[in-house]
Amino acid sequence: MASQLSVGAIAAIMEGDKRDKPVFQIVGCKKLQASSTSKPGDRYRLLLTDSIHNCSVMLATQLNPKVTSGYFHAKALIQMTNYTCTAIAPNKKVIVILDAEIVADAQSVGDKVIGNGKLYQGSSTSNQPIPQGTSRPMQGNDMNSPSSKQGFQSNIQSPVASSKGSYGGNFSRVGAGMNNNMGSPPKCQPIASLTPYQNRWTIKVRVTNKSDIRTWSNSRGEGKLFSMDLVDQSGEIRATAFKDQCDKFYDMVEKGKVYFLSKGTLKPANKQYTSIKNDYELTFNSETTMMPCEDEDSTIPNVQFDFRTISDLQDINPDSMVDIIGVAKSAGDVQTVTIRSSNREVAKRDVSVIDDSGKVVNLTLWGKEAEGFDASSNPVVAVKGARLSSFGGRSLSVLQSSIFQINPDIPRAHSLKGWYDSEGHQQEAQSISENRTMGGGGSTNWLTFQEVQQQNLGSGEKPDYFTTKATILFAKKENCMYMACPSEQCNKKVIENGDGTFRCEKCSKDYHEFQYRLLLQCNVADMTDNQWITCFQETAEAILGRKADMLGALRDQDEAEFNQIFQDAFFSDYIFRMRIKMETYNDEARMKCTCLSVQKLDPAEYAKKLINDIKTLAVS
DNA sequence: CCCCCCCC
Repeated sequence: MASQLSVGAIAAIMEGDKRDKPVFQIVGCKKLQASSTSKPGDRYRLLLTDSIHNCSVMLATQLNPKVTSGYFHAKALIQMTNYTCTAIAPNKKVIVILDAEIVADAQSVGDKVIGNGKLYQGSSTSNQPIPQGTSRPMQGNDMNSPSSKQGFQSNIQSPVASSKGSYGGNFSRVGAGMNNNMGSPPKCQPIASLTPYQNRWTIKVRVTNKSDIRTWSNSRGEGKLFSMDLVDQSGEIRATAFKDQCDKFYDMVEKGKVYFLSKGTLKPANKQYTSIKNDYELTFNSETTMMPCEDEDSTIPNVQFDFRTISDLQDINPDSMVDIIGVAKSAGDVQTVTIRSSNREVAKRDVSVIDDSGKVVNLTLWGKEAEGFDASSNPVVAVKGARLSSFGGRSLSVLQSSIFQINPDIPRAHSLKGWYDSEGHQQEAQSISENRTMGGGGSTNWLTFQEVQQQNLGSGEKPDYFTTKATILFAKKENCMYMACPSEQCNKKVIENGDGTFRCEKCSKDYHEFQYRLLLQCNVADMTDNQWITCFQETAEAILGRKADMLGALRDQDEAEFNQIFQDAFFSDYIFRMRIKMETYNDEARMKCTCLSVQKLDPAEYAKKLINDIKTLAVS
């Protein structure tokens, strides 16, 4: 078996000799950089031996599953079917494995490391000192570091790398290509090899996503930016161009095109905002150059997905970014929602997506993507960088930064479509996004008022939502309605001009009529506590059992009857959907609890829910 | 240097 080894190939490759599909033995594996808690950023290095030399090589991220699955295992023989060897600094080269397979497992080589290879530290003929600013050589003992999460054990003593060794021998100058005027094609290195510790580099990348220009203004200043996702065979990276660079590069950057990109600032990526698999992000600076690649290089891949199954989503932390693919089983109508913070209106559509894990998840589309989406042909939808939320259990939202594709031409899409057409469509599938039955609206998060307090709901940046069963104790008659603008959707309070007309400041208009709107303060109680809540028009009408205009007329004409309506409303049970948020009025902070929907208690339905709760308790 | 991504 050992005869399969490509003896001497490590030195040969590092010295510029292209070897076809060389076979090495895996000595160990190391997971790089425990910088992030999020799963996607992992990157691995393998320590390989050809029995003469050992060498640490990087793995392209698409091969991560071959590490985590245990397919790449210590002592096994690995054949590199596709790889690059690139100079990343004058005296340093790195091999990146783009594809490889195991040709003999550990057992078949006696579970022993073959030979007694020494760490490859560069050409023996070269004896140059380590240049300044070069990152340190990869050392064999990295492979055996206790931080390795893979549990690979090497039974050879790793050579103790001496910093006096010499590195590399046969290198080309990298990064100069963009700036010389000789017209020679730039020498490129893989995205995967970029680090903050070198600044002269060129990468050849495809732009797979490009944002609009966005402006910002905050306490740290203001400006504008656009960002883009870049990929090559070795991996991917997110890049952002601010201000001057934003203006300089925005127009030339085209989604789908290939570019030579040289120089820029690398900084640690904030995984919270991206599913791009790189520990770093690239910021353009004044030295950055970008040149379209004339020939459309088909060896540079397009969007790289790392799909999770819908079933997987149940075990992934909410608020993380995920790639997902599935069949659009059905879609709701387009809705228009008003963004509370900005009062903007935006279109929204919920899509039920299923995959062959047998689970369904709700995926929310926004804006144009919502308006234009048609689920009638059950298209495959793929999203890179969707946000997972805990709403209704688990649900997904497509962000501006996401890549949303309908019927992408990738193998997984075709197999899913085939699965759906042949069997998936008739499958009784279970949704991981809660069904909206009990309670009338997203009835997740059933809480008592005491629990709401104990959990400090409402004290965060964003409002919290909960559902509760409670009883109306009291509703204030005083100020329970106001004269509102008669125009559709305005609802703003009008001022009587005194001449029989009514002024709406929001519309800047005078009207001959107004409409009554309800704004009802209710005190409601469950078995743990009571709470003042605000009910607007529809919910107040439901509680009082009368329409607002009718109540307005009654108040003016028949006060006794008006009072009776309130009396009748007390001590009724409802299921309330609430929004709670700390708000400040005249420097006074108080918890504001708004009723979003209300449904008269159906005792039989509620009893079913309670029985279900008891069953759940009994199991856990 | 952004990082908002909405609704419930």
